[in-house]
Amino acid sequence: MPIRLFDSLSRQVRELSAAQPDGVFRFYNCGPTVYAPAHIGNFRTFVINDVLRRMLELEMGPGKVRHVRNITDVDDRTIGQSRKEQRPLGEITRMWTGIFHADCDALNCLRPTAEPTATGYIREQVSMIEVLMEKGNAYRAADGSVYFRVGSFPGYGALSRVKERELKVTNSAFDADHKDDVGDFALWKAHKPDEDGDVRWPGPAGAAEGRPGWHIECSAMSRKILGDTIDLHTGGVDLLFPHHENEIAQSECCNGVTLARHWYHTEHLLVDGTTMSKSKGNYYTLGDLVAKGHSPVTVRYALLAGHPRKQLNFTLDSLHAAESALATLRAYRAALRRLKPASTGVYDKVLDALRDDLNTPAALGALFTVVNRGADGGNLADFERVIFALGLDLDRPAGLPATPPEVAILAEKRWAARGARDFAAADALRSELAAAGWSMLDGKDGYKLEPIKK
RNA sequence: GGCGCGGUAGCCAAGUGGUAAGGCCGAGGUCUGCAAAACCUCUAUGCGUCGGUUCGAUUCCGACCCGCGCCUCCA
Repeated sequence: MPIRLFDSLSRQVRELSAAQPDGVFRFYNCGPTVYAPAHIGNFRTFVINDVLRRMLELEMGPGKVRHVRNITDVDDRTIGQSRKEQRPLGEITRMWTGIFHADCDALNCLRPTAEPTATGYIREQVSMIEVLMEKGNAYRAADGSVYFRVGSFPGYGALSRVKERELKVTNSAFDADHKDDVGDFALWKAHKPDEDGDVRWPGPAGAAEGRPGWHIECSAMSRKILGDTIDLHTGGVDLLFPHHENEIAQSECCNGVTLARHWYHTEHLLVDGTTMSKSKGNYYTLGDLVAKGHSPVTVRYALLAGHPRKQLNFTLDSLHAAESALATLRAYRAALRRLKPASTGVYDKVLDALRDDLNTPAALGALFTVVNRGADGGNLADFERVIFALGLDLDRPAGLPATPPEVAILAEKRWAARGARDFAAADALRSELAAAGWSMLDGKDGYKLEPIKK
C-alpha cells in the first residue's frame, strides 16, 4: 500500500512517488529561522514531517529518501536579534541552531539528510537572481534591491489562490520599498547600514551589496541539492502564502520546469484555543514544558494526537493524557517482551492509517485497539516497527530533574520506616514528600521518586 | 472585505449513506501495609441549529449560528 498524502496544489489526496529513475525520493521541508527557541507549534510541523520521513523510509528504504531541511540564518529577525545583543550574526545563529538540534533530538526527530543554511548558499541565490533578471522576471529597484515581478509569471497564485482574494493591503510595505507593484517581492535586499550592520554580500550583477530576500534561499538550495523538480515540498500552512507561492514563481521562471510534484502543509497548533503568542501567555517552547516536568516524548505524543491538517488545540491537560497513554504502551511492550511473538500483521491498521494522508490520531486509535486486546496476541518486532514509524522512543528516560537532597533524605527515612513496618511514620513521611512536591513509588526491591506534575 | 478550516461524550479526538475508533478523566473490581503501577469491566439512542434529498444522514445539499486561521518575510 503506497503512501497517500494531501497535495495542497491540486487539493486532493495523491500517492507519493519518486520521479527520478534512481528511485530516490526528494523531499524538502522548510526549516526554522534561528534567532530564538522554536516553539511547540514549530515542532508540530517538524514532528509530523519526521513521521512522514520515517514512513517514507519504511516504504522505500532508508537510502532512498533524501530529506532536506534548511536553516534560515539571515533575515530581518536574525539580524535584529544580533544587533539587539550586539553579537555577530553567526554567533547568534550558531547558538540557536544548536538549541534547535538539541530540541529535535529530544523529540526523537531523525536528522535530515542535508541541512543547508541560507548563508552557505549565497552564490547559488545570487546566480539564480541573475538568471531571473536576464529573463525579465526580476528588476533592479532604485536602491539597488532586486524584486521579482509577479506579473511576469502567469501561474502566480495557483497554490494560495491569491488571485481570487482581495489583498487587504495597507500599502505601508509598498511605500517603504521601491517596487513597481505591491505584489512584487524582494529577491535581493540592498544593504541598509542602520538596519543591517555588517551583514552584506556582493549582489547580483547590476544590484547593490546586500543580502538575499527570504524566499530565494529555498529555491536555490532545493535546486542545488535535490534538482530542478523535487517530489515533495512541505511546511506549515502559514508558508503557503507568500513563501511557497513565491518559491514556485522564482524556481519555475528560472528553471522552466515544475518545482515540486507534491505540496503538503501542516495546520497550526493552537494553545488554549488560540494562536500562541507571548503576550497571551500561551507561548511554549520545549524547554518550558520540560521545566514543568513533562518529557519530550510526551510532547511528541501530544503533537501526534490531532490530524496534521486540522488545527490542534494544545493544552497542558493533553500532556497528562499523553503521559498516561505512553505508560500503557510501555507496559504493553514490557509484557510483549515476556511472551512469544504471536501472529504478525496485527498492527497493520496503524501503518495503514499513517499511509492514508498521515492520519496520526487514527493510527494511535488503531494501536490502542490492538493493545487493548492484550499482549498475548501481539508481536514485539511488529510493535517496534510501528513505534518507530511514530517516533515514540519508549526507552527514553523521562528526563526527570535531579532529586533535591532533602527529598532524598525523606525518602530514605520513609523506606527505612516502611521496612521496619512502622507504617504510621511511613505515611507521615509520604505526606511530607508530597508537600515537597514529590511522590514516592514503592517497588519490590526499591522505590522511585517522581516530581508531582504541575 | 477576500481565502480557508472546524463545531462528535466532562476534556482531547478518528470516522462512515445503514446506525458512533481510540486516549484522558470518572466509576466498580483484582492485586497491594498505605499510595502508585499493572490488569479487568463500565461510561454518547448521540455527532452546532433548522430545513432538504434518501428506504435510511452524524456522514450528501442549502440556510443559519458559533469558533479558529491566513491575507507579504510567522511552522
